[in-house]
Amino acid sequence: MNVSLRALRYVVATADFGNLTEAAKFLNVSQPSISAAVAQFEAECGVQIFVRHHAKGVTTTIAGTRIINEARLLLNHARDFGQNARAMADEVRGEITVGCFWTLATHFMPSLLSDFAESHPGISVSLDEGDQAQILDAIISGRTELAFSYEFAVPEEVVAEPLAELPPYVVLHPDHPLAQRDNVRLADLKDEPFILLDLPHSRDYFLGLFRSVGIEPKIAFRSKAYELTRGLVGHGRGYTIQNVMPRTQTTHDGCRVAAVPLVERLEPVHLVSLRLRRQAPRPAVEVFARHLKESFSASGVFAPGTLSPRVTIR
Amino acid sequence: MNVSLRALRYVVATADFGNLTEAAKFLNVSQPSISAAVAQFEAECGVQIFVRHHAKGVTTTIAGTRIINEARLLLNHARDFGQNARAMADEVRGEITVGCFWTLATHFMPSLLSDFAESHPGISVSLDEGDQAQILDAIISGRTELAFSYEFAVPEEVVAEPLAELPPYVVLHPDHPLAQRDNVRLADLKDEPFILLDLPHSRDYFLGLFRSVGIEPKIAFRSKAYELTRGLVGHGRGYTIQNVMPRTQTTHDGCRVAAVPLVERLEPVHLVSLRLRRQAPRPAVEVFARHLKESFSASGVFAPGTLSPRVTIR
DNA sequence: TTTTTGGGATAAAAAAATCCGATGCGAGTA
DNA sequence: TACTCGCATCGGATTTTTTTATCCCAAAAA
Repeated sequence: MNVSLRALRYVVATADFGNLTEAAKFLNVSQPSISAAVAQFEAECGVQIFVRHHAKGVTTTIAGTRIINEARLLLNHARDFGQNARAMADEVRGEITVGCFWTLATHFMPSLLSDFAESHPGISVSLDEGDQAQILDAIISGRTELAFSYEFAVPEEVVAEPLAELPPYVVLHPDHPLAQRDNVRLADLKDEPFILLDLPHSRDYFLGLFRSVGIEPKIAFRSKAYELTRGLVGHGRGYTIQNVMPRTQTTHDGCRVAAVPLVERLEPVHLVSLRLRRQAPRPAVEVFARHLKESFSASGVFAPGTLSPRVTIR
Repeated sequence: MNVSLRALRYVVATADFGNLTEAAKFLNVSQPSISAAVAQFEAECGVQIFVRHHAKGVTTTIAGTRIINEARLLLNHARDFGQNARAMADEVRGEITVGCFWTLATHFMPSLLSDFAESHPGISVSLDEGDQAQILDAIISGRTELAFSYEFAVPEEVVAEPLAELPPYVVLHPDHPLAQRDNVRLADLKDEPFILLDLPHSRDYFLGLFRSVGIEPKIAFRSKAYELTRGLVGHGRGYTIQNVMPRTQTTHDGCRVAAVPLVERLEPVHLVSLRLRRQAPRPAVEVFARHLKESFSASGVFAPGTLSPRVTIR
């Protein structure tokens, strides 16, 4: 049987008014429409719903009463469904701006944003890259509602939700003897020239690693540009340490580098999502936050383990 | 928003197959039908349900997945509703309400209902006792689908199917001289005090009996309560006339009465089943109607002859 | 590259479902 | 007897849905 909600609406209205003509008036259709729909419905389900009284409207039969009560439930269900679906539109539609740490952006955002755009076509995301200070400032001022960054210098009014932990790797010229090994220890690098990514927090982090094993690195270069440090390594000017590893060994200027794990269990960096503590996120923001979290969960594109260097040239 | 179950079915099938073309094949419609329905549904609820992949079918968006799950529930609800409505048509299980005249109920219904409950455990019967006007009103309005009553004042739109004919009996105090006789004639009662059951139609019937033999009864009491008239007889306040005879000589307050046949062949009352002319009865109702008819047939519990008084005290 | 192919979108015509106004009809009502 | 109320029915208009044929684009294949 092919239930039609239209017919059901007509039948229920008729029962409510006890009279096709009034039901028709109420529903803004003609009386014959109701008559036909009711008759067809009765024929389809094989049960007489109404007793017709000449010049005195209709009354429902016993079976009719039961059917009508159930029909009411179904119509309510349908109404709720419609409202729900509609409400969902508001939730999954909107524009959001998310802050993102420079180096993380290039590595994670392409697939992150691409997947999100596909599963949430109603939400447009614009990215606001910057350093930690800019990111936090944007969060606090409300310019961005969510950010993806490191757990550095997070003030009290911002909450950091952990997403992933990235241990440090040594990045070497592929021809360097140590690049052939399965792993190295920091002590092995003691006399090698170190190329430092000299950004506010990264500086402290990297030097802290050496300090934790009692070694003083020989800093040969300092640079504020992530990709530049790799370029210097590619040209054999020394080694560097990185936590976020590009999925390629080729540097921007065409040289190659190799990444080797460290033997020591050194402090990893923490990737987090940031948002203002005292602010209920808009639904669209909430949705993106969930997407972020899922991407770094066991079933996501950036599941733990997939973040290590894929290939180490030997 | 005007949800259409048709569109919902298309959308859900599409999600199931991940591919409009197969969904169309499955639903025996053309692929453009699905395409159009899906597009319209998305437009109506303002949410994109599917992501179209070129040459690789479609996948559901996050919002789409949620909507589709709810749509499944709604479709199931609709299916159940349809099956239910349909089942009601050819159902020998169900609930029926039968109307019944007050005095007939106490006399016939106990065994009638008891037998029926035994032979048709799937059908639950609820009784709606009342006077003739109430019974007919319930039938006409559809509140009851069948009634058991007298053939009084039956309007054109109601059909009365004869079940039994009950001749009148004289009910006397057991010590009354006439109570010893095998039968009496109305003329014998001319000067006795008559106790009249004063209900709308019974009044006319009883007085009509006297009129038909040219006698004017001496009305000593009038009462609307059947059992009260017997009580008065039991207390020696006069005689009354009854067609439906309890299977006991003891009245509610402990006195005894005797019933004696009448010599004259007077108009009997007609027990009938009543139902609306222009209504196809549900199977369950049909079954009860048949049970009623059989109970009053030659092989039934209330076969003709068994309705006479069993014992007359002499 | 170029070609093929799979599968959704679109357009126009056809079919079906609905709708409406007019009208019929039966039973109450004046 | 005439009139009104209210459901049923009919023919034609209108709107929805379906279909057929075709287009179009990206992925796969050559």
